[in-house]
This record gives sequence, C-alpha cells and structure tokens, in this order.
Amino acid sequence: MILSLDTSSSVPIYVQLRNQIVTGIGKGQLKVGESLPTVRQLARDAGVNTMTVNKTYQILKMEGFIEIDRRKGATICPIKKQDGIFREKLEAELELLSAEACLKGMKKEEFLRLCDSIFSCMNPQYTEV
Amino acid sequence: MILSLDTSSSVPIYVQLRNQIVTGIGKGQLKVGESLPTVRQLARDAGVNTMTVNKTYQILKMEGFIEIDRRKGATICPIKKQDGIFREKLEAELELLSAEACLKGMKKEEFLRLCDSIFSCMNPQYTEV
Amino acid sequence: MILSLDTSSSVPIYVQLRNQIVTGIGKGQLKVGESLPTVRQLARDAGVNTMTVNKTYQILKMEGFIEIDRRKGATICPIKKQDGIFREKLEAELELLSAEACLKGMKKEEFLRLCDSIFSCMNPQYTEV
Amino acid sequence: MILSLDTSSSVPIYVQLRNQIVTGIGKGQLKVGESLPTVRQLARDAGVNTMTVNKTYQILKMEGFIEIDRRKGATICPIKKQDGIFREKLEAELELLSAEACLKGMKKEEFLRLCDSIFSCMNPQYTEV
DNA sequence: GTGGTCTAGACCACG
DNA sequence: GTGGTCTAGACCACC
Repeated sequence: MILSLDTSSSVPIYVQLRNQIVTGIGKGQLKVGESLPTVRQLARDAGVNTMTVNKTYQILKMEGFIEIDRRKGATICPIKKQDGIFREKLEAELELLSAEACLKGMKKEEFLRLCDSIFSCMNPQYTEV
Repeated sequence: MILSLDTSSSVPIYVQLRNQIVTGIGKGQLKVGESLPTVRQLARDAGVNTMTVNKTYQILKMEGFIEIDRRKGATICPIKKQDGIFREKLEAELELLSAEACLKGMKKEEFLRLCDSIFSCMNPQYTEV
Repeated sequence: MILSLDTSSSVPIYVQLRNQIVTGIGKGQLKVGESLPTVRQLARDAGVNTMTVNKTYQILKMEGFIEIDRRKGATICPIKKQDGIFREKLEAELELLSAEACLKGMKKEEFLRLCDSIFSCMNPQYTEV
Repeated sequence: MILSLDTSSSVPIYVQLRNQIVTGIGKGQLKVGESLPTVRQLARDAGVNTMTVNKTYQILKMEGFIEIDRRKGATICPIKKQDGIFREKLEAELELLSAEACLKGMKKEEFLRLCDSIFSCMNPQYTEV
C-alpha cells in the first residue's frame, strides 16, 4: 500500500495518514486481521515522526477500525455496525458535496453515476457480521 | 437563512460559514443574483469578528460562487462549469466517504439511496448556462 | 485549585492532571462555565510540557467535561447524562474496590459510610439538566 | 473461575490478571487456603507468557493476598487488617469515582445504592480474624 | 493572544 | 522487540 503525504497541505499529516489507511481498508488493499506496520516502521517509511503515526493509530483505534495489541502491534478490525453519529456526519458531508457539485453545474445523474462508480471500488469484508 | 456556528468545533468558523452559505445556495435558499448581507451585518448577526466573515467572502469569491462589488456588496453568481480540480477533490472526498461507509457496514444500495435523497434536495439554477 | 503531580508515578502525568481536574469540578472548586487556565499557563504552573497539558484537555473534551473554544480557551461544561459505557466502567471499578476493601477486612457498613462521606463532599451543579 | 483477558486493552495483562483474582477472592469464588494454579498452568490456560503470570503472583504476594510456598504453590491468605496506605488509596479512588459519577449527573442515593448492591456480592471470610 | 501540529530524541513499561 | 510517554522548542492557523 502506497502512502502519499503532502506536508504543505493544511490537512494535518496524521489526518492524511488516517484517511489513506481508511481508504486502503475500504478498498480491500488492507484486509481484516492483517497487521499494519509498526509505529516506527511507518514513521520511517513515511518520513514523519513516530508520535505523528502514533496519533493516527490512536484515532483509528478510537474509531474502532483497528486494534492495538502490545504484542502484535496494530491489526485491522472486522466491521462495526454504523451508529447514529456516523450517519449524521455522513449526511452532513454528502449535503455539502452535493451543494458544491450542484453549484458546479453537475446534474443528479452524473453525481449518482460518480457515487456508484466510486463505491463499486470498495471491497466489503465481513459485512454480514 | 439560518446560520448555526459551533465555536468549540475544530472546524474554523470561516469554513463553517462558507459551508453553510454554499449549502444554502445549493438548496436554493439563496438565489442567483441575490445579495448576501454586508460583512459587518453578517458578523454582527453571527456574533463573530468581521475579519472572519471577510475571509469567508474572499474564499467564496475565489471559488467563483459570489461576486463582490464595491457598490452592491456580495451577490451570488450564476453557475460555473466544473473544472478538473473540483472533479479531483470531489472524487477524493467521495472515495473517503465511501470507504468510511463501507467500514461501517453500509451497503452500496443504501449509500446510493442516501446520495440520491440528499442531492434531490438541491435546487439547481441556471444549470443550462 | 492546587495540583500535585508525582512525576515518578506510573500513572501518566496527563492522567493525573485529568483526574485532579475532574475531582476539582466534582467538588465544586471549578464551576460550570468557568475557564480553565490556558494550555501554556497550566504547563508553566505545573512544570510540564504544553503537549502534556494539551493531551489532558483533549481527553476532558472527548469525555464531555470541557469545551475548547479557539477564542476563550477551555471552559467547564454543564453535566451530561450518564451513558451505558460509564455505568459499566463505574460498576467494574466499584467491584474491584469492594473486593480489595473486603480482603482488607473492611465491613460493608464501614465501606458504605466511607462512600457516603466522600460523595457528600461533591458539589453537584446543574444536575437537573 | 473464569478469566477474561483483553490483550488490546491499555491495562497491562498482569494487572488484569491481578484484578480478576482479587475480585474472585472477594466474591468467595476462591476460598482462603485454596491453591491457585501453578504459574505455568495459568499461563497456558490464559494463553499468556509465564513471566506475566509470575509478575501477577509476585504482586499478589507483596499485597499480602497470597502466599507462595515452594512445595504447595500459591495459596490464598487469610485477611490482613487494612493499613493506612490502603485506606488512602481507597479514599483517593472513591473520590475520583464519586466526582465522575457526580459529573455524569448521578445522585448520591443512586451512587450509594450501587455501592451497596456491589459490596453485597462480596463474601467475607474470616473477617473476625 | 490562543490552541494545534510537528520534530528529534529520549526513557520506560510490557511481554 | 513493541507501544506509550515526555520534553524542548518550533511553526502555523485562527480570531
């Protein structure tokens, strides 16, 4: 899995890392049960500080996407059921994206076609849990 | 149009303002050609610093969503064609949202239904321009 | 409000800080709506790094005990209703404390008297919210 | 007696073990004079390192809850009188729990009822010693 | 002014 | 070996 960081972006590095790992899991590039690199390893690879990676992992853990085991490092969790908070956040973000798309002249059909094609790249794992 | 700001949010106030105005335009609560309040007026109403509102307006202008005229104040622009940069940003954000939804166990059908229902609240104006 | 840190303790400093602030709020030494010192101020007073204090504040924020406002710094929140997770944690900790007290020969009456006298030092604020 | 360990918890395994054994004694599931499994046995059963179990037993011995005899293995001790150190620790922890409960809107009556019901599950042995 | 982020390097606890 | 904590000092974004 390839990480690309933009250190000059206003998006904090630990958020960029978090987003790319989440996307990686979603796309099936990282599988349930699989291990993530150690904090030090990823820090070295990405050329960032260990604390930055650590923060990323803590967030992913809090969100329930990974587990951190003192012995095995970080591993990817099976899917959790969505909760109300996530649903609210998702709706708010989709509303903003819809508005922006609409302001750029995008038609509903085109927007939905895009949503469809992007979601189709996802690779659900254990969704029946 | 009602603004609701959360000063304790990690999202900067000027971004919250920008997002709500964009959503307002998208939903048709603010119509093309209509005037936005003056910087001072909005600052007073929202209880924030004028510099903050000013920053919001500058961003909206840069994004091509409003025009600022010394005499008429800020007015909402007709729709511009989408450009490649917007398309990229939209795809990246949809990809992240899709991944998150997927990790929360949401199925494609449910996701697309949600996208549809949210986009349907938008009120395109001059989309033929 | 006086803070006493034990840097040689196995309890991390940021947890010690968190616990003392929570206790301070509980006892009414810190009142709802009141401001906490700035991150830098508290760091200087306590002789620790700003990031350590920052971590403490982030935890308190996540727990819903304080709000962090870019403009006003950190302020104490009104009481939130207890949730199931807190209840579980409370029961588990009370069970452990009960067992330890029991092993030390403490009778139920003495234990309950102690619980009563300690809780009586608390100073509930806005508990009707 | 059933042990349930969470290897991804931030609470060290040897502390989890210690806490569950203490609770087991308090509840009377483990009786005074009874033998604990050998270090190796428990390590195998719990799927942890023998060093981890060893550390747990050393702590329990230091706390006066068990005796370790080269011939008989580890056995549960009769109750020792509480000392000042324990009293201080107990008060500090109860104060923190009270504050947290108070901040979550719990009333004194409810708190004391909970303390009562939990302590009532304990099964004091030899408390007259 | 504030909080938020990041680094480099250190030390410790855990298993 | 691992992750967790902490420091000193820096820079940036926000208001």
